[in-house]
Amino acid sequence: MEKTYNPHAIEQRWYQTWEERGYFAPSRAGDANYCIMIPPPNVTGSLHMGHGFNNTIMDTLIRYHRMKGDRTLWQPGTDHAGIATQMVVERQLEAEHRKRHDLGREKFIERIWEWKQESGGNITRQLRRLGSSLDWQHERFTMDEGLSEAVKEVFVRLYEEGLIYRGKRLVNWDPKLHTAVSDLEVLSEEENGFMWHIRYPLSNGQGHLVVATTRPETLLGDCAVAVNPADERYRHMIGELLELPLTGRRIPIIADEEHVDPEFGTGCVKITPAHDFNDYAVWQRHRDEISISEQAHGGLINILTIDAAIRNNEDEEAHLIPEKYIGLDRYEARKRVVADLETQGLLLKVDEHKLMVPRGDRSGAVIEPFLTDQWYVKIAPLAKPAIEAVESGRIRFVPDNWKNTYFEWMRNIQDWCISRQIWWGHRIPAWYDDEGNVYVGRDEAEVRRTHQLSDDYPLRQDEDVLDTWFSSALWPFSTLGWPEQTERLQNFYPTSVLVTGFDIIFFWVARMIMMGLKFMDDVPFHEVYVHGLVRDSHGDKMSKSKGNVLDPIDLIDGIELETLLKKRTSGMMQPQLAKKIEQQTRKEFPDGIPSFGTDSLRFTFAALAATGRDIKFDMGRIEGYRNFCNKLWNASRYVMMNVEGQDCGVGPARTGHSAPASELQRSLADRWILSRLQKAKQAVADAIEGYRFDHAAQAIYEFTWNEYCDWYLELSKPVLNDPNASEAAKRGTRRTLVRVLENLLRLTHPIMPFITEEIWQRVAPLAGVDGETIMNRPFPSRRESLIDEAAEQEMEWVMQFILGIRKIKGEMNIAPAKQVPVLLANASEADQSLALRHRPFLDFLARTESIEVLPPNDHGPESATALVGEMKVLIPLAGLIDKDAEIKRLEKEISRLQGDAERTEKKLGNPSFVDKAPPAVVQKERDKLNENLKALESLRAQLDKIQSL
RNA sequence: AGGCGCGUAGCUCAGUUGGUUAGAGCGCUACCUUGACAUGGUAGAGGUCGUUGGUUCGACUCCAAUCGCGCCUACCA
Repeated sequence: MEKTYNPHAIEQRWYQTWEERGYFAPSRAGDANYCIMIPPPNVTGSLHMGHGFNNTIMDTLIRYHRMKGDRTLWQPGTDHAGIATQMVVERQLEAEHRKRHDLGREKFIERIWEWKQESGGNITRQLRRLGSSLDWQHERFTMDEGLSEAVKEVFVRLYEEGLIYRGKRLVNWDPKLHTAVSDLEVLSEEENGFMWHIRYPLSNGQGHLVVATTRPETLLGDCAVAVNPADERYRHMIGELLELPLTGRRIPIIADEEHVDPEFGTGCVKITPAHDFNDYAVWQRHRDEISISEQAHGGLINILTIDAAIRNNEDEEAHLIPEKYIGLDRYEARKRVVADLETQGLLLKVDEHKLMVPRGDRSGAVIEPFLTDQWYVKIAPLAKPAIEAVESGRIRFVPDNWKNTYFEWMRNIQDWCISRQIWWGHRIPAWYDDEGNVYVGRDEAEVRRTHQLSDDYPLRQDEDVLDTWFSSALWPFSTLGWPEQTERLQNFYPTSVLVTGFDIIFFWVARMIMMGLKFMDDVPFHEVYVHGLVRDSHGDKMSKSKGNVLDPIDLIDGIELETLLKKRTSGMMQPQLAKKIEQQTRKEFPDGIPSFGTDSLRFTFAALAATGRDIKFDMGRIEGYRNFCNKLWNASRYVMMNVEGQDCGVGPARTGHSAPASELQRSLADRWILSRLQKAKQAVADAIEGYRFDHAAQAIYEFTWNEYCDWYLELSKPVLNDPNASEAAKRGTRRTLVRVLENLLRLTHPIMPFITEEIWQRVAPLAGVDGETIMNRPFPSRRESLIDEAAEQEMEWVMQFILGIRKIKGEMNIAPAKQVPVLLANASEADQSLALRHRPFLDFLARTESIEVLPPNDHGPESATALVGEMKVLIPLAGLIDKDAEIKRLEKEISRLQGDAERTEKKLGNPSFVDKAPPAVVQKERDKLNENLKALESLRAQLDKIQSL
């Protein structure tokens, strides 16, 4: 084996082997089914830290269950990501100074497919680099044939049940992308703006009302002004008419209790029903009052084009919008409207005002409420069973509190607008004839058949496509073959767990639950593990514009500073930030990023995966875990060196041979490490089952480093190197060395697949273990027969002995290698026999020159002291040790013990503690005090002795 | 406005039904090229657990209030 762990040499090779040999496919046998659906990444996307984290967790679960013998499927696939992907290709066209309309629908879609072919493999290649053991044979894509069938099937069935309908409603309109978007795709942020106070004169010339608005240009579409019926100031005006400024129109004053807050602004609200959701609701409530005034369209006046410019109303009978504003962009129109109001003396004042501005999550454009025809899913009937599924515990959130977020949303859910005015996606399976009739069916032929329309009867398909999340919502069953009743569907639906970030609980999780219950009559998964966001080391969200994005592949492979700089500063939306990003990057990564390998990265993700918490990605951590890999690597190297070609009391694989007990002798250390291993196995399994990957990682780390390496490997040396040690003892130690390592590798494999496979291939034969790959070997389980409390206790004695001497050496500046003579005072029979039995361990790890037992009541010469239980371990001062230093050391130790003893005494002196605390707790305190007092007595005597010199 | 979460060593984080001297890694200090590993070893310094009250024999842990930070949902025109 190489001296230093080198991830690159092993990772690619093993992944290829695993995949080629078909290890990722579900096995035929298995008592239980275990299945996870990958949250499908954007087919043209690239891997980010969130994917890295998410997939590490899933792969750990999958590998763990596969090793446990479950029939395990991790379903791979990608999402067509309608708007996101279309935008990328539109940007490419833009570079050629073309628009999608220049190409036409068909050509444009072809172009997107081309782009998908070109970049589509990227994300899946990167998932492979992470070691993800996905069943690639069955990879799916949301727009592949089967999934498209599923989408149509669902649409048609929902339509037939009346759960999908078409209607003219106010939607969130993205004027840049020219499409409706759902509520979830709108992000509101507080921005600085103004509040304009505008005077609306009464038609009877008897005064005016003042309305306050943040959007004066929408005045052009006002149909009323609303006041609160309880507001004394305006009550007498209700029903009167107002002169709507700039338009020559008259609008009524209406009363609306629900919407108008008399305390806010002037207490008068202009109502613009076609451009504001609340106003639309007001309009619906007061339609009659509003249309009494003979307003065109009943007052529902759309003033904007799809680009959010002021619309031409030439097609209308009345010229509702004055000529001068027509064609102006909404913000230009705002300026003009404000200026004109000012000229006419109708603008009273302008206040600065903070307001929430809604923007499209993809385009960043300010969203307009806009009146259009759209398709909707009637959601309430679907939401009800989905709420119940979580209430009843059929679906469990981890951590539990996310269910509150889920309920909150599900109980206030609005109908889902599923049509999008874009081209990339599943075309809505609806056809129209020239009379405006709508026919819904799986395809045109079916529509003609069921509605008995002749082949030449003109029909055209709806131009719109479905929201991307519509197909994602079907993912847990569409990928398994639905609507066909396939074997995979039977085996793996419902799936076991969904692993995802909280950001898509509404977008995706809730919708999968609704669709799963509706079409499969069962939940899509039993558990939802919700993890946090991966942030940078300062806790900031990673984003291109901040220039703080880390690419998981760069952490795996490493990257030169210059390349990293180029990557972070090229193709930016705001090039002026490049300089700052360059500075930050140079400061944080002066030498670029070293290569850490996949296993280190995965272990880091696991170690940081505390539940319900975002993770700040700290380079120190990944470095530490890279070192851990190196530690494991070198420990294995040591084992190989000592075991290869030697007799380990292990027969060749499958022969079942192992040396008879008489030829095999286990040392204390052997029995101890085997016992500790059993506990580690339990801890790791419990942690993974409970989604505590941080605990799993920690248990592995501590066992490997602090027990196996720090103690056990060291303790194996005196046995293996002692020419006087029996062959049986050596055999026992070799066997333990290699067997524990082999177990440890399997224990670690779910988190770190590559390094464990690489080492296992060499170690397994020596451990007498058969198998082609570690992937399919059983996950280690606790063996009660190997738990040895006596050995653990005895080992504790040995460790205390060694630590005591090391401590004296460390604090006294005695070279660790310096061999010192040791005297034992107050040593019991047991102490003496332990010291004798484990002399080789003590000599080797504490570098003791000699160990001599003093007769009772002999306190020995002036010495430095360590306590092991009641026994005093003495290192004589003579020449070695500074008297004053030892006095100081003792005083420190005494004062610590004394403080402790006082605290305990006080506790025990408190009658209510003794009365009320459980007896076991009281006894524990008593024992502690006893021990303390004995130790104190012993140390004080020692101190007196040295002081009196 | 409502909901959720966080505040523990210089930094990143554990601390599972209240009972430890509050832990780990990184960083820091001193010493050590010992034959698995300097991506290492040994020893050590460092915390009034945001603040204030309360419950309790006992609070990092439970309750209340408060300060600071973050997120989500809905918004006042």
